[in-house]
Amino acid sequence: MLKAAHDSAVEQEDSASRHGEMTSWDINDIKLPQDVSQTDWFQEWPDSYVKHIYSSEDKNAQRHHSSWAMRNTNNHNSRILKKSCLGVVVCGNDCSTLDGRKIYLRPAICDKARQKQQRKCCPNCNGPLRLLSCRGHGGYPVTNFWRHEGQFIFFQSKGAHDHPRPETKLEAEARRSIQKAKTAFSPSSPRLKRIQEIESLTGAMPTQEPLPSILSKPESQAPPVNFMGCFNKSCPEPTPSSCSERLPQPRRAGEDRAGDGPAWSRSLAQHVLPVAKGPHDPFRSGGHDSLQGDGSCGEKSPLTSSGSCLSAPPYPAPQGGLCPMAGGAQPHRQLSAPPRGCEGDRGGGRHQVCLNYCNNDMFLNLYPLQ
DNA sequence: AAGTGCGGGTAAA
DNA sequence: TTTACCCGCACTT
Repeated sequence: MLKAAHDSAVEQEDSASRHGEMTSWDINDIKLPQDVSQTDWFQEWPDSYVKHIYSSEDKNAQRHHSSWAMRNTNNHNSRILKKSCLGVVVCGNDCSTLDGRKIYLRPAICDKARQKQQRKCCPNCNGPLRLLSCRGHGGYPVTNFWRHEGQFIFFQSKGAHDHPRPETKLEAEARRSIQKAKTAFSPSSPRLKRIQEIESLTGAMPTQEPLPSILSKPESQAPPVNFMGCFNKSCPEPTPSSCSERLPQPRRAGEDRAGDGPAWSRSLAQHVLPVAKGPHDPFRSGGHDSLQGDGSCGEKSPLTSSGSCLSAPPYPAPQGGLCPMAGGAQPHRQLSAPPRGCEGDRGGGRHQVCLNYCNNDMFLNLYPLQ
C-alpha cells in the first residue's frame, strides 16, 4: 500500500503542479500564496504528503474534517492547527464478517471515550478490540496541518497512513445510534414494552417499521434512499460529498456552487467490499500510544450483552464519503471528474468510482437488526 | 457523551 | 529548537 500511496501522492502532486501554485508553499511559510486561482475540492481521505488549498467557504475545511480519525495535537502555534492520526480499531481476533469484511472501527477522538471504546468487544466476534496506531510518518502518526489565510484554507498532510481506513465519523455515529436503539429494544426494554402495548391496542403497528423512526438521533437515522445524502443537518444542500475520493479537482477560486446533480445520489451500489488490505501489521505492539488496547474485554458492550450482534455488522462500513463531509462548497463538477483520482484505488481497487456509495450497504446492514 | 480547539506542561532528539 | 504527547479546560454538537 505504501507504494500505492506514494503513487497516489505523485499523482496528486502532478495534478497539483498542473494547477500551479499548489505545491510551491509549505504550511510553515511565513506567507502563503494568496493569488490562488483554483481551490481544491475537499478531500475526505487525504493521504501521503499532499497539500490542498480550500476555499475558506468550504464548510468541511472550516471544520478541519477528515475521515481519518485525527486528534488535535498541540504544536504551540495558534496559527497552524495540527492533528495526528489515531489509526484504526481492529478486532484482536482478526475476524471477518459473513460477507468477508474486516472490522475497522473508528477510534474515538476523545481520550476517555477511546479508553472506554477499547474495553468493549468486537461487534462481530465479541473478541477484544485493538487499536492499530498510525505510524505512517517516520514511525509516528500521520499529521495534518490546517491554516486559515485570507480567503483560503491551507491543508498539508505529512506521512502515509499505514493502516486501513476506519469508519467515517458519521458511520461511527450511526453505529452508536443503532447500538443505542438496539439496547432500547432489548426484550426487557420498557420502551419496547410500551410500544408493544400500544401495538396490541392498535393492532396496527408492523413490528418492522417503528425502529427507524425511533433511532435516537434523527440525523443518525438511515433513510433508505438518501441515507448519506443529507444524513446530516449540517448539509444544507445535496452535495456530492466526498466524492472525497476524487482528486483535488480544482475549481476556480471563488466559484462555489452551481447546479449539477449530486453524484452520490446515483452512486448507491458502487461500493466494492473492502476486505482487509494494506501493509498494516496487526501484531505491532502498542508503542508510544499509551491508550493502546490491552486486549482485555472486560466490559460487555450493549451490542454483545444481549447475546447477539448486528446480524451483519456494518464494518467497515462502506468507506466512502458522507455528504456532510462535503457539506461545504463542492456541489458539482466532480460529476465530470475522472475516476482516476480515486484514492481508494491505492488499496487495491477498493473503490471503482469516485463517488459516494452513500453507504448503502451500511444501510442494508443496519436494518437487519430489526 | 463525544468531538473540537486551545494552551500549559514534559520529554526526547 | 523541534516534535510528540499528556492533560485539563471550555465550548460545541
